[in-house]
This record gives sequence, C-alpha cells and structure tokens, in this order.
Amino acid sequence: MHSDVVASRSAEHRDSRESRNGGSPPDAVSLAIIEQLQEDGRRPYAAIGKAVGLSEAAVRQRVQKLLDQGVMQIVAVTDPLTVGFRRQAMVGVHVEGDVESVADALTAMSECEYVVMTAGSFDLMVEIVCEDDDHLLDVINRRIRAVPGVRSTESFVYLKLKKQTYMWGTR
Amino acid sequence: MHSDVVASRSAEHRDSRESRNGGSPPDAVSLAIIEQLQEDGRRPYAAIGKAVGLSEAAVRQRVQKLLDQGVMQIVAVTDPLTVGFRRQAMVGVHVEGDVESVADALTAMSECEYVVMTAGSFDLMVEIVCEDDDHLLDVINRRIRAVPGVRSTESFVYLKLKKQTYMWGTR
DNA sequence: CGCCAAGGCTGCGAAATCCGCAAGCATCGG
DNA sequence: CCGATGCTTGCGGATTTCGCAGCCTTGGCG
Repeated sequence: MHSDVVASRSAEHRDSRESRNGGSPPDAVSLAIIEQLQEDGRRPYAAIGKAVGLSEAAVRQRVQKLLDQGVMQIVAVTDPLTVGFRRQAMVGVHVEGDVESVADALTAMSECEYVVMTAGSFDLMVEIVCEDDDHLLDVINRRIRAVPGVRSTESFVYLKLKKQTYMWGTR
Repeated sequence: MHSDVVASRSAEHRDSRESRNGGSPPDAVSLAIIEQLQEDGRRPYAAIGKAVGLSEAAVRQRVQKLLDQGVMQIVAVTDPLTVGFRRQAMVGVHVEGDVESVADALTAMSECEYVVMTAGSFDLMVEIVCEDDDHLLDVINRRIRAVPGVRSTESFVYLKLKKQTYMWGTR
C-alpha cells in the first residue's frame, strides 16, 4: 500500500505542476496499460502488449512516456504497520490566512505522507505516519501547530486500516 | 501465460488478516530492499543486490517472500485527476452500533479507495474517488448514508492534492 | 494536390535480466 | 551431532529489455 520512485524518472512528491493536467488524459489503451501495471508493477511488456493489443515495443514507449510525464509511478508499497510504524493519524487543520503556504510547510515534513487542500470544515487534511505515541505527539502538538497560519487541528488516530487500493482508472 | 491473474501475489485490498503483523517486521536488509523498490519498482535484482550488499539470488528470494507475505506490493500508482476522475473527497462517518460492519460495507464499494477506523470525533474516515459531482453526490448521499449504522457524515471535497508519497520505512 | 516532418507502431537482433537448480558454507537450536 | 535456514557462487536456458531501422498515418503548408 504505498510506494514511490526513483532515479531518472523519480517524482518524490507531486505538487500542482505535475498533477495539473499537463495534457489530456491518457487514451483507452494507456488506461488499459495502467490497469495491467496496477495489478502487477513488474509485468513484462510483452504480456501487457498481448493483453491490450499492442506490440512489446509500443507498450514500452507508452509506459516510458507515462512515467516521464508523471502520470504514473511504479513503486513498492507497504503497510506501515508491518514495517515498524505504530501510529498513524489523519489530522484536520483549520487555517487562517493563506492555506497554500501552510500546505507547503506541511508538505516539507517527512512524517506527512499525504497533504490535501479541502473544502469543508477543515482547510487541510494531512495523513501522518509515526513510529510511536511520543513521535505522534511531537509532530501534531509541536511541529504542525507551530506552523504560522495554523489556527487549530483535530486528530483522528488510526485504529485499523480496512482498505487501501490503487485501482484508479480501472472501473 | 497470464491467465494466472488471480494467483499468487495479488492483494487487492488488505484487511486485518493480512496487515496484522503476521510476523516480526522485516530486518534491516529487507527494509533496504523495500527502499530500493520504493524508488523504482522495476529495478533489477542485481542492482538492488549491489546496493544492499546481497547476491542477486538472495534479493530475488527476499523480494518473493515479501510479496508472498503481503508485506509489500509492487504496483503502478497514478494521480486520479490525470486519469479522468474529477472529484475526490474525504468523508468522516459517525456510526452507531458496530463500526466494523459499517467499515466492511464501505470497503465493498469500488468508489471507496481508502477506509480506516479511527479514534476521535469520527468513527471512520473514507476517501472517495468519483468521476463528477453527480457521481460524488450519489455515493455520499445515497449509498454511504444508506448503510445501516451510519448516523451521519461530513464531507471534505478535495481542492488540490499537495503531496502523496510512498516512502515508509525509508526515514 | 503533393511534399515533408512528426508521432506512433512493428519487427528485429543483441544484450541484459530473470529464474530454477545444485553444491558448499555458516549459523542457530534442539 | 543433526536438521533447518539462509546466503553465496555458478550455471545454462528462457525471457525480457533495449536500441534501431523501417513503415504508415496524420497534419501542416506551399
């Protein structure tokens, strides 16, 4: 359940520039390719080609382009609990002033895995991953609340992760 | 050749059985391997071996085991906005009665990408991915609220995704 | 209409990688 | 001492990756 990137075409985190529709959405064939790779990120190009009706080389080119454009990443994802992290939480943030600058500050924290600007009673929703309660307390109480513009926060500590998929575009 | 789609290591979603620490957390070397694959899910075993100080065969065995145990998955991840989904939201759910049964019902919905049981003012947090406003409305107002045990919900529509990483275990 | 450039696809060898397997070691625990 | 486990080295064959040379279609343009 989680993953990330590398070297040449690595996109460590995606901000507006990348996720902005830098172009039109992928066509049906590329979607099909993505779907294949969502099932198994290491599936051979030839197998994908057979499944979507394209040659191996064509699949290779399209995958490379999708990677370069930042439309998708092929990465290993894990369940944080199985790799030693004991505390996770979703934090809702109330902001006064510029929301985006606060979002940027939170984005810079390594403990924040997920930062999104929202409409509703919270201005920001942030998912954080910590090693233990002390760590969690430190991040929420000291670091996040210290960011200029943060008026208040509300935390939702994870008790159990029930579902986490990566099947976008599949339906 | 690939009629074995079903097979071995597909873990479309993980529930308690899988994510429960089925064993001790991976050792330092396996963590290092995961880290490599978080950078590039297609990196060759030999390259990984060189990076973590193991032979190609050993890396192969460990990766296979990590996959089989469900500790990690290697998959393609995309930004929903770039593949045609226009509306995303985080929904906080207040439950009366058994929280887990509600969580299971939500988990069964394909629009729910992420379902987690939490402590705090919400009993559940659910991330939803939809094609447009109508779709979103339908899911929240009709489907989710129709689940027995759901007392009320609060929605946070996504305005902008600022960060999304997959670097667990890396820090 | 004719020409040309660009983009996407196919088909190929060549190189690299994957994969199973066997033999040899070292460690750990009963 | 024995058995289980995990790693290494080595090996060959199957598979996959990769670069490149065509080919074809599309779109711009005189």
